[in-house]
Amino acid sequence: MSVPGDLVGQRSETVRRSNLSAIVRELHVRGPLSRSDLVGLTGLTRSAIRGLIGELVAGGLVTEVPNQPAGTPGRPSPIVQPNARGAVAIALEVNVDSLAAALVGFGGTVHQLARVDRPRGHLSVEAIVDDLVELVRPMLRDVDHDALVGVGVAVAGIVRRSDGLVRMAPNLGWRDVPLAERLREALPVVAPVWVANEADLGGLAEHRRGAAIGVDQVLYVMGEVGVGGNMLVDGRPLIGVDGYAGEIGHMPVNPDGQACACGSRGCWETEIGERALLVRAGLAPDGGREAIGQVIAAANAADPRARAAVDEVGRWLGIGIASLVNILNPQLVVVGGVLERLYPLVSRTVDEAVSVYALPPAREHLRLVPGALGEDAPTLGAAELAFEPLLADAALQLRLRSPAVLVSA
Amino acid sequence: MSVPGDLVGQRSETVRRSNLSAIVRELHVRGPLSRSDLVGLTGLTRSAIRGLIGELVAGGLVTEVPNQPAGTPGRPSPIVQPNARGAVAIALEVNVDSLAAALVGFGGTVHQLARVDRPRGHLSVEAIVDDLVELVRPMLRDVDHDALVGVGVAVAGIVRRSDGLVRMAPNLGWRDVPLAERLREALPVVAPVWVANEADLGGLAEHRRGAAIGVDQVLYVMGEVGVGGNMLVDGRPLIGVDGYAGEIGHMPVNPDGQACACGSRGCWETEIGERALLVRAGLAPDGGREAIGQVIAAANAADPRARAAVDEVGRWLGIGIASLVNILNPQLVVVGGVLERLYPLVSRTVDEAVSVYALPPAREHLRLVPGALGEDAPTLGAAELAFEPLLADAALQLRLRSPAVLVSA
DNA sequence: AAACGTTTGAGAAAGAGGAACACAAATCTT
DNA sequence: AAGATTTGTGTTCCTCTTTCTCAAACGTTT
Repeated sequence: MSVPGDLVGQRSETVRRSNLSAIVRELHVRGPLSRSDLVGLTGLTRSAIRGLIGELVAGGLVTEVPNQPAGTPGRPSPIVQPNARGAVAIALEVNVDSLAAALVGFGGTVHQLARVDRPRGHLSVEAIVDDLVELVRPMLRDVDHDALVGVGVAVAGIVRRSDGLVRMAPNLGWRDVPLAERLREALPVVAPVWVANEADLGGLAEHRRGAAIGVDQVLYVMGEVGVGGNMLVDGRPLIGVDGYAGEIGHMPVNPDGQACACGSRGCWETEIGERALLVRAGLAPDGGREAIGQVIAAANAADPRARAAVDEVGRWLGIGIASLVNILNPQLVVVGGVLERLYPLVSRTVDEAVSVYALPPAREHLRLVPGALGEDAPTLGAAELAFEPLLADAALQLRLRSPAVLVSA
Repeated sequence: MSVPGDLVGQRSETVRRSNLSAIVRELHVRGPLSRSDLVGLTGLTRSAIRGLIGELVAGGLVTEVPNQPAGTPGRPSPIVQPNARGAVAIALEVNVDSLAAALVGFGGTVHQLARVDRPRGHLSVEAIVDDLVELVRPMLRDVDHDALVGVGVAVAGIVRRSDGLVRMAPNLGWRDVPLAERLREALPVVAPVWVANEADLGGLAEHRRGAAIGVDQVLYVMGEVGVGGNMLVDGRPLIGVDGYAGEIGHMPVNPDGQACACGSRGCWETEIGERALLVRAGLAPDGGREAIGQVIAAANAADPRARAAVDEVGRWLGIGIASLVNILNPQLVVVGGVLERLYPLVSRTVDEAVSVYALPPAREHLRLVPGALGEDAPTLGAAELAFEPLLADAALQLRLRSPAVLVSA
């Protein structure tokens, strides 16, 4: 039901906003489209599309360029291009092993992207915020500050969406860190800061730009040191009341299993997390990226211990996915993070476990694929998060540039 | 992203439809409201509301009655009442132990409801369809057929939403039964037939009329012979690609556990289903309602074996709920079905297990409550399912009654 | 009891937005 | 070169909501 204050009535103004936003969303997600494509996608008339595009051109969000003759009869329809400088988002990522920053333009253009390793362990929030600011600073030189729509941040932890408070991040050693606030203070820009879990954003990125384009019921499973995930329901992320949804790494799959960093035991993470793989392979649990590479290489070389470790992870991966498939009935499962690299080795084992533990109807048309974006998925998702308000109401961004309205407001 | 053919553009016509539907939905869900309440809820003006209400009155969906003076200054705003005969839905339920039928009016009025026991075991579809038709037939005498919006059916099985095909119903002995089609042929009415899983509909009913009114992120867990559930995301049911979502009874919580009717092993259902409780209490697994009553009575009388059985079910109930809470981050968990009766006995045990296995942030503001609708929840939800097209587009129903449009069409 | 402020309904006019239509432009086909 | 096809342009029309004014119905105050 409707939240108080969430008015449901529609009027002319909301119609225009909604249509404007629909066009902006299509252009951001699908890339350049002809006006005539937009007529087809929206169901609006040529006249209406013309007016709306005109507004977007005036606002600097899109550019119209003549189209090449298509070889078919009829007058060519001009191409409407998202202007990658017309709106830009800053994307940040706080991972266990690295920090990343990116500048992403409207339409998905990655203007800049930088990643630096960071020592695994418990750094102070201040240190990390400083490092992020230094990563971003050089990128800001060629940004029109009026075009900055916001800052998105991906964190390896449990984040309260409403205010960007990091509630728990065992692998960073954080508890109740007001990351959004700290970044808002420290960044040399004036823009809203949105923080979310890295797996939630990885899933969003794979949906928009990666392995799940065009699929609207997607389960994203991301395994790194921690295991997280995200479900896209009708194309919208399932975030729960506070934004804590998708903590699939902590579903108890083995109630008498090993202790987990979260304080519980038998969590899925203790079976398929990076540490579990390394321990099973006989290595130190904190070997990180390099050690994982060794295990994968050894398994490829048919080393029995590595092979067994990988298979066991694959089996538990399948069991957990089966559980989620029964609960959520997705059309597609995307496996990301470190598991993305591991996946080709274990796809058969995973399939077997899924076919044992998932209900036949739910796995009938199910597809499982590795992610397509690699380690940058959460960062790209952070940019998408920052773009979301623009896509939901493009008029807000246009107003910023319209002096007439600024004066009257 | 948008499905092909799912046009996103808004125009005057869609605005009116949307506003009309918003009013219809508020009235159906909240009950009688004054015009002035509707102004507040929708954000539309008095004039707009007047016009829309006028259309609904002309269509027979609502009635306006004078309001009593409220004790506050100002002219009293007339009350707009949903007309319980202006639109009616037929609700059916196929349960393991019983069949039910109901006639429900717009606004939620239950005009009639009948339930008959049925022998547990594998009856033919034909027999069940015949029984349902005989249950419904006397109810149809006082129904205006133009007011019939549809037929909703709750089934203890996995149902493909698009065409109402019952894919699997182990406890009924059904596989790939085209129930919607059969009912459409057999029922003496012309109306769309919608079939869904009983737990999905139980959750919908608890949200509209029961223990979850006003809460938009709800996990509903229903335990009978089978265990099912449903998540409401932003007030909308999570059904998955095909409608198979919510099969939480078949999440593997104990991968080396007992064999399940679904063909897998260690499913949650094997730990908290009706049979599990009875076997643990030392009774025959198929004792049904009566045997469950015995166990509950014995546990209340401090019988050690019954007490232990109940506690063990409670513990596993908590473990499974914790898993789902970590995955879905609901605001409220509603426990229904047989577990609704059991819940008062085990609430403490459940809470303990949840606090061990659920992440602290996710259980921080979590509430767990038993359902409020008893065994009729799925039937009432079936009615809500049948009303859904009306709530999504009220104009469709109004057209049916408008001769002018019928002629021109 | 009458006057006044408040809230709401009624009706007409205005405003906003997209649809419909006619025409022109650009392309391919014959 | 003429015709068919597709699309942009510009004007008019239609639908729907808002705005504005006035009246009705209520409580409160004097």
